[in-house]
Amino acid sequence: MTDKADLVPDVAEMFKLMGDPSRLGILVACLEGPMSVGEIALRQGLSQSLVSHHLRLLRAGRLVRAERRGKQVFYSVNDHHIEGIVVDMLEHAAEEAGIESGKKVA
Amino acid sequence: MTDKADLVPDVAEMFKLMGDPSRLGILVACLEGPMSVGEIALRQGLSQSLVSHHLRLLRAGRLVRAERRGKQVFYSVNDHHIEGIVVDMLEHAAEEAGIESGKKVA
DNA sequence: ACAATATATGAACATCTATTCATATGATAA
DNA sequence: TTATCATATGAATAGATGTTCATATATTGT
Repeated sequence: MTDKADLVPDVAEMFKLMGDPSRLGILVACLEGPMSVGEIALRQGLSQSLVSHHLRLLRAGRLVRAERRGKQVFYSVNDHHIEGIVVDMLEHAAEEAGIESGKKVA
Repeated sequence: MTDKADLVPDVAEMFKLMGDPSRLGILVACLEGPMSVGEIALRQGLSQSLVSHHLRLLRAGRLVRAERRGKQVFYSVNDHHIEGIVVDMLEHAAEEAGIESGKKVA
């Protein structure tokens, strides 16, 4: 069994990848299923170049996977584990946003 | 119900906080229960100043909470949700490390 | 009061990183 | 082949960020 401390650098790198708003937006977009680079760029309001750069980093970190269909390349979240973590964090933020504005939580 | 996209900036900021190895190490240390600044610095092999700087950021991001006991200040992870996310990611990394080295996973 | 301990803070700096622009590569159609 | 569309890549740069050093603040003990 590996010690938690040994995993910290790797985990930090994954969190860092999710720690940029543009990149996280791209990742969240990929939650809905395979999406082309162009559509991601359009939906997120980012340049094609920037999206491609970010996708390269996300791919290198194994957070997304690429799949070619003709001219287009479709990206999707690589792992259910990652999906869960992103979704959990979104829920957490939703709760905090609710608390912040004084709403009640079930 | 709030849209996912609206939460992305806030979530990204939290992930960014966890995205630095020193800071994540501090956070993981705080998983074991309230720990003083000095002990964190000692265990993580970081300067007291650096730990304090990072704790300030973590506190600002509501990821940890501070509690004074005499001269010392003890920090602990602020939220069970956050705890779960960190633990999940550690497990994910542990699995990936296993796969990387060719081990079998139950 | 003073000394000692624990933590926090401010400034300075070197390094990293997100973004833009231009261009290259790959794939399909004619 | 050439032309067009979709994506990737390289260089350049402005701004962010982690770290160190020095110093300030807070708490306790004498």
